[in-house]
Amino acid sequence: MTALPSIDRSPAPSSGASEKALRVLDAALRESRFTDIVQASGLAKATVHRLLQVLVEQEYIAGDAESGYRAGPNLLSLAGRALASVDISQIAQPVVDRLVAEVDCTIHVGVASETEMVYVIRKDASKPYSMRSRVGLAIPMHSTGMGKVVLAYWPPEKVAELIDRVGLPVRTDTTITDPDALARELASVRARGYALDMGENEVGTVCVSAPIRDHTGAVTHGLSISSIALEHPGTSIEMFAPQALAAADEISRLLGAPEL
Amino acid sequence: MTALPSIDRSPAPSSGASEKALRVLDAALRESRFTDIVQASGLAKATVHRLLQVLVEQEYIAGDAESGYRAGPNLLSLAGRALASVDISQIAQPVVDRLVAEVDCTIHVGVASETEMVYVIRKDASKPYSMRSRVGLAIPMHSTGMGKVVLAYWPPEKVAELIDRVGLPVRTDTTITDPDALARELASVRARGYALDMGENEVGTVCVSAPIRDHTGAVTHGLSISSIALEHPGTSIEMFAPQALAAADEISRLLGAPEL
DNA sequence: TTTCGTGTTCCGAGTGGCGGAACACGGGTT
DNA sequence: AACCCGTGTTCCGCCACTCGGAACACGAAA
Repeated sequence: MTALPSIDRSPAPSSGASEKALRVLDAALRESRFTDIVQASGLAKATVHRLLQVLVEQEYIAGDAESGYRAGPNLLSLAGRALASVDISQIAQPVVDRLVAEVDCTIHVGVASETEMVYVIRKDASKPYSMRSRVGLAIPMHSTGMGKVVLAYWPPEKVAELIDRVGLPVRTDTTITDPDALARELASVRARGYALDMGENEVGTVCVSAPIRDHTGAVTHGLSISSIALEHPGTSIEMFAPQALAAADEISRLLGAPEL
Repeated sequence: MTALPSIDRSPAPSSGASEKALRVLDAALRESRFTDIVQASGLAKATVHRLLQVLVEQEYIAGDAESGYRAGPNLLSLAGRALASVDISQIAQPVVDRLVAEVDCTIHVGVASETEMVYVIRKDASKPYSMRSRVGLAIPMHSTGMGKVVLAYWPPEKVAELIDRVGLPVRTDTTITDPDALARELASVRARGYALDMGENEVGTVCVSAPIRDHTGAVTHGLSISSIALEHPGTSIEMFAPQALAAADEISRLLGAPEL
């Protein structure tokens, strides 16, 4: 009859003032009304009240009960420094190291610039094929898995503008050179969640690529697992898609990407 | 003979675990080595050690003693939300966009904290000069146009208190360092309605700055139009004062400032 | 008037924070 | 080898601080 006597819905016991303070800080940025902050933090009302006073006093939180709470100057300053100090290659390196041990293929991580992708990490498998890539190398967006995965999350007009500026240069005989074909390809990338490159940039080289999101949720980076074509007949590079997605999501999380 | 019995070199007494945790969090983003964090925070070594463990455990700080500490996923996520939730930036952004198209200079919008200004918006002109500023950067009040425009609307005793606390540090050889001179300058800012900075904060950089009022009518933000000195001989940055005032008033209005 | 939902304050109990001090460890110097 | 010095880590007893239930204050709605 009676249901569970008391449901402890709070995520963690969280004894310790510092933890609670962080919890309140976090909650105060999600909600602005006092009662909602209490709710979101899962702490006692009086506790939240006291900690909130400290945070306001320290100017990490601004506002008051009647006008609502929001981020304060010191938090903004802190936030600016935190985000400015983010170094992808440092953060992603351990994830890439684990991934390369798992799939034994060459891994790349790249950042999107205006018109192309630039490699920021390259990690070879135990038996490196001679791939003509290196950190700092710029590659086209339309003819690589990593580029397509970024383009897939660009607004269509930005893609159109890119085509307008640099065109769709041919790299191999499978390179996509038609804007409409590219649009269809990008739609399927969005649908799958990852991109494939079946020798469109370099003959004999294939890859699966997954999107990396930054703290705003924007796809600014890509991760790819590369191999030479038809290494094992009957298998496809696509079988590594789950691993690529998992690694990319992990890096996104480390970068502070919202939700999953 | 007897020296001072105990020198409290720490900026504030700071009793309370939450305050200390914030102090450590802040320090950890400035320094990466454990000992430097201890130094920067002004707290006891053991205390920093324990709080740092909590922060790492909560994923607000990443890294460890040997590889150095840096911002962790949860802090980045928090930082992203904090900066994104600053309603002033959302509200002011379109106004700033229009303004930059109009005057083709770098525009800043900043918020006042107790002792300094913190940039919340930076928007470059089409030909960006390399300005050493970024969102989240804290700048002095007495040596910047944006700071002076805010100080001008502070009660004199608050200004005196500020001088008392942080002084009037020299930034360039035109920086105002005399309290009386500052008082005269602030009076003329009030009279004109805008402030000028003729290289008082950074040599070769000039700006006009106008006050932004929040919903209570208090001047809590400033907007500035910056340029490099003597870009066009015979012209002055002051000629942009009307535009700065118009844009600042527009933002004030959007924030719900009383009367115009 | 009563009720509800806010936000605020109080205060006793006891626990978790505090930080000096001692320890561990590694890389230099003699 | 013996020493030192600068790292980071752990220990532990005292007591200040946190904790949170409960009571309170206030305004708006019923």
